[in-house]
This record gives sequence, C-alpha cells and structure tokens, in this order.
Amino acid sequence: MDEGRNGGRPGDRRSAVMEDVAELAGVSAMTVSRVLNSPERVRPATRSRVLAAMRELDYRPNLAARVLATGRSGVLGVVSFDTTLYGPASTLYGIERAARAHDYLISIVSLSELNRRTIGEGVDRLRGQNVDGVIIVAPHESAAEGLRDLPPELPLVVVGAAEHLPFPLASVDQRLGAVRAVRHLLSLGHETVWHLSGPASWVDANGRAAGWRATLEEAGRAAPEVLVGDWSARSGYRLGQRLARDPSVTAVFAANDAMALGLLRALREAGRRVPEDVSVVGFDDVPESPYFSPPLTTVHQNFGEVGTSAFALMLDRIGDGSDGGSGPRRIVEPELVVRESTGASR
Amino acid sequence: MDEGRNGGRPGDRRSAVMEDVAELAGVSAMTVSRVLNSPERVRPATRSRVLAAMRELDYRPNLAARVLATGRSGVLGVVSFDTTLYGPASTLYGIERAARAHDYLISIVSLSELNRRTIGEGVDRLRGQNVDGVIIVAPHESAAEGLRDLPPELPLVVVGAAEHLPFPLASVDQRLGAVRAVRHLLSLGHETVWHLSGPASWVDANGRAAGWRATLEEAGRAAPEVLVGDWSARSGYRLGQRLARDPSVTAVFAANDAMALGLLRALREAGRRVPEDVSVVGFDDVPESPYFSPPLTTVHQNFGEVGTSAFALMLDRIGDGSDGGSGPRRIVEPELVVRESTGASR
DNA sequence: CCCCGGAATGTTATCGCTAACATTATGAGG
DNA sequence: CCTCATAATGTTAGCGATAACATTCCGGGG
Repeated sequence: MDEGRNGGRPGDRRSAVMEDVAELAGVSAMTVSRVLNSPERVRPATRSRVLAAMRELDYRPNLAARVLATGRSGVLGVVSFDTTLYGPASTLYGIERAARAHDYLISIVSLSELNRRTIGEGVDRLRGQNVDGVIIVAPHESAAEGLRDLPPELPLVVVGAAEHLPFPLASVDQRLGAVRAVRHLLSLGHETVWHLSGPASWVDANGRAAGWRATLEEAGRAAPEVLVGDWSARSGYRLGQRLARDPSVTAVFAANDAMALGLLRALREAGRRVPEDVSVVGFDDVPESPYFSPPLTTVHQNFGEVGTSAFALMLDRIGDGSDGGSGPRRIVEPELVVRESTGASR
Repeated sequence: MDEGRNGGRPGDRRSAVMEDVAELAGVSAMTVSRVLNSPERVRPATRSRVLAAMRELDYRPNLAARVLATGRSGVLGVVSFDTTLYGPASTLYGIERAARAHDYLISIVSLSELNRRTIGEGVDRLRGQNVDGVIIVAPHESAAEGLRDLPPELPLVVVGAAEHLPFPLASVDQRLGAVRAVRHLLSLGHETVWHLSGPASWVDANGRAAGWRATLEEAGRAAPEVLVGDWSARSGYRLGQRLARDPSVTAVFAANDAMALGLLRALREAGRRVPEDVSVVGFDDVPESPYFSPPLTTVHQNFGEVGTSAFALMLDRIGDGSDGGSGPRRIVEPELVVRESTGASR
C-alpha cells in the first residue's frame, strides 16, 4: 500500500503542488483548496477523488504560500530565558504539547540575558517569521520594560512576569508557595525561618521572598536578613556555609531546590544534621528532590500546566481578536510536598 | 530619536511592505530587495537612502513571501525527545545559540515517545513549514528505523543516535566516557565495577554499558550482572537498595547523575559510606553534581558543543547541496571529573 | 417543459518577494 | 565629445496558496 514518501511518477523531482493534485483529480485548484479548508462545501464524491489524488502524489500544502495568502502561519513564537533551567524547560515542554494538540508549531528563541533590547530582538526575529503570536517566558523584573514597547497588535502572552502589566498572564502563585513553606516550618515550632533567596532581578525570587516575609510578620516573628543567591547549587552552598556557622539557625526556606541542595551539602559538612538541627524547605520539586540527602520538603510547581494555560490564553487572544483586555490571568496553585528535610524544632 | 516600533504616519495600520519602502526612497522594489540580499550591488548613496526609508517605516521583510520566492526559509527544524531532560535541553540550547549566530530560527517538535511513526510525523510537520533542514535529537535505538524512510532530499543531521546509518552525526563518545570512568575505579584498586545502566532502548545507555564491559574485560575482571534503570533518580534508588545489600559491591558506575543520586541515597540509608565503603561514578556532570553528598565523580559531557557541531554539520549539508556523503561525524570527547564519591578500595 | 434558487465548482486577482532579463546611467579611452 | 563595456537600476513573471466573485449544475414548483 505505502508507496513511500515519494509517490507519483518516479521521475518528478519537485514535490507536488495544488495544481498537480487538481489535474489528477480532474478538478480546479480551488476545489482542492476547499477540500483542505472547508471539506463540507465539496461533494463527497469529488472530495474523495481529491483526497485520493493527494495521497497518490504525497501532496503537502506549501505553508509559505498559505501564509502569504491568509496572513496566519500556525506557528507560535516563544521567547524564553535559558531553556536549560528546569522551570523554563518544563514550561516550554508544556507549551509545545498543548500547541501540537492544536496543530500549532513552536519556534523558539532562547535568551541568555533578558532586557529591553534582547526581548525586542527576540520578538522581532519571530515576527519576521510571521508567527501568529508570541509567548514570553521571562521571569525577570526587567522583562517588563522590554514588554512595554512591543507592537500592540501582536498577540502576546506572558509567563511568570510583569504581573502589573496588562497582558494575559500564566504563572504559578509564588507568594502562596512561600507562604505554605514558611507556615509549615513555623507549625513545626521553629522560632523563625531564614531565607535563601534568588536574585532580586527575578520576579519569582521576589514573590517567594515577599510570601516568606509576610508570613513571618503575620506570625509576629522577626525576619532575619535575607541571603541572596543566584539559583545555583553553588550559591546555595556558599551561603549555606554562613548559615551553618550560626547556631541560632534552625529553619531555612531556600528559593529553589538547587540552592537547597547546596545548602544541605554545606550543613552536612559543618556537622549540622537535617532535620534534627536544621529544617530545610526548597522550591520547584525537581524530580530528583525526593532523593536528596535527606529527601527534600519542597513546593511543587506544575510547570506543564503553566505551559498549557499559556497556550490556552494565546488561543483566546488569537481567536477572538480582542486585545486581551486588561489581561486575563491563569494562576496555578503550588503544593507543599513534605519529605524528610523538615522536622520539629528542638 | 526612537520613534517607537511603529514609525511612519500614525494612521497606517498595515505594516510596511517593500513597495512602500521603494516609494519612499524613490527607487524600485527590486533595488530594495537588493539592498537586503546583495548590498554590494547597489551604490552606497542609494543604499543608505533605502536603509533610511526602511528605518523610517519600521520595515521588516515578509518571510513567507521570501520563502515562496526562493524556496528557503531560514528555519531549521529540531525533532527532540523529551526536552525536559538535561541532555536534550542542553543540546537544544546549543543548537539554538549556534543557529541564532547564523540568523537561523529553530522550530521544535518534542516527542514523548520515539518510534518510526512519531519521528515521521514530527518531520512531516516541520517539512510542512518549509524548514531548510531537520536536526534529530533521538537518543533511542529505535530512532534508526524512523530515519530510514525519511525523504532523502531533506537535509538531515542526527544527534547521538543511529551511528551505523549514513547521516551526518554529532555526538559525545559515550563509550570513551565509560572507559574513563571504569578505568578510574579500577585504578583505585577495586576488584570490579558494577553498572547501573540506562534502558537498553537508548543508544547512550548501550554505549556506556559497552565501554564499561570492554574495560573490565580488558583488565581481566568479571563483569557483574547489569542493573537496568530508566535514568530517573527513583530507579537509581530502587536498584541501589539491591546493591547496598551486597557487601561485595565496592564500586558502581551509574549511567547518569540522576541515577547516581538515587544510588547515593540508597547507600546512605543502608549505612554504607561513600566513598569509604562504596565508590560511585556518574555520567553527565549536571550542574548540581558537585553538591551531592558526597560530591559526585562523574563524566562531563559538553552538550553545548554537540549542539554547535550539529548545527555546523547542517550548515555544510545545506551549503554544498551534497547528500552528506556517507555521513561526516563530529564526536565530542567527554571528560572525567573526579570529586569525592570515589576513593581507594579497602 | 421552463424557470429559478441554492449548492458545487471555476476564474481572476492578489499576498510580498526575488530570479531573470531589459534598460539606463556612468565613466574610461579614443 | 562620442563609444562602449560595465555598473546600477527597472520590469516582468512567477512562487503556491486563498478570497471574492462568476459560473455551472441540479432538482422542484409553476
């Protein structure tokens, strides 16, 4: 049955175009086009002749031509910060899956630096490729500037950033995650909780820090000085060495799992046991966190769902042609996952 | 100076096209086209008038039209397996950066399952978008089948798979990495080395297992039964529990860092110290591995370089229009990174 | 048996760009 | 100052699809 991917007469180099199919089926090109775009408008008998011809010639519509004629490409652009990181990579994956289910393709631009210029350039490159819309995975505070001067007619969805700007937004409620983490630690009897934060330039870092601070204040506890890291295990380790020297530290909320890992390492080296001497909570719930030593209590973020939500927002935005109004939001709730790195205060 | 992204008269909805630029600059559309494609063929004075007009109108060429006219899109397709994993994500990142440097864009399809059908579909979707070539990041053995019946005229580059097929190939020498890992363990005085492998359906898993086995044989040691995991820390933990019960086990080579992490956890729980009782080597050198407990000796893979190489191969392939011959190869050497999880045998 | 209205199909123009060929400008040499 | 090769620019004709309008087909009512 399968004639291989190059059906038709053996000699034909150029791949088949609509006209070829039309000729073989004995109809006009327009009818072929209709079979593709509104099949119900062509008589079943004709339709099947056309379909057969398509199969025979292994016809595939030329997208460039369709784009030129219709103005829409079926491609969505994604501008993302460092797709090597667990969060962005997972979000991207979620977007890709959702997109595929709706027959969209994803073109990506990964940025290793986020600012007004790089975001603008990334979007420009994608616009040049006629993407139908752009999803920006831009967890930096500075991303907001880059978003302001983007052309307003371009459908845009933002993931995890620029909460105060009027764009459709999908993200995880960072603040809530932090609140849950800190409440958990307080409920175990800890007097206060230290915080190992991410860089202040990151939206997520600030959300988590804000949740941490608010929860402590609400409970009437003093908030210790924040230690600022850069998300890496290395920075968690460095800062952890400082914490390990201070015997008053009994509970630490690290802004992500990698820093928590570094922290665990530093505590261990200093002879401080977890959770007996110090309790540690992370954030992200990377797949490895149950196997840290000890298994890490952390806040689970469903990145896949964020990706799906972002795509759904984009679909709305493209579909109804509205400008997205004042920015619909889809906020995903994070969950605390309790493992063995947290325990009662001495 | 900056008039914002919507220069020109305020009322003009539709974005500027070549004709508009031509008119403003007082030349023909063709000259504008030439300024874009072969600037040296237009007189400097004219050129700068045209460039000024472009800037003034915020002109950006319509790619679809260019594709339709030239047949090349400046977009490269990447079909990749689960881009959430560290390896594929890093490779993708490397490809993207190399591509951007050469003004190519990347369209991706991530597969959660690799077989003849899914690969074929992924490639078809990309072909439908007129990609100039496809890079397949397909670390499965089964990927080979999927590659066989791809259209021969489509420029194709394979990353880390199908070594026996005649496609341009970029990858890391898995076997060599394993050899270095095992030699290191043997040199520490261990009688033999156990192996925690990845699934047999993965090319990398087999390469590493083969290197492990060959090195043992070369040294005249008996190769213990292989324990097969699935790359996850979870599986490393499960299998590690079995190894931990066997007191004859003093050295283990895990096929990746995640499994090594699970293994470390299992050993610790069983009261076996690392490296005093058991030495462990991983593979990948994920950024967190220096902060495992203890810091992991592992094999570093330069995924970024693999991505760059893959792109370079693609450029050759597209550039000279050849069929890639019998498949040029770019093999990256992995490096052993010695940390604290390995020590002398008792 | 003719006419008519809607369904099915065909024609034409166009999307924005570039290849290929046609034309005009330029300036060195006679 | 004219000639002519060469550089600089312009014109025409698609690339492959779809939108919009034009035509043909068909069966039922008069």
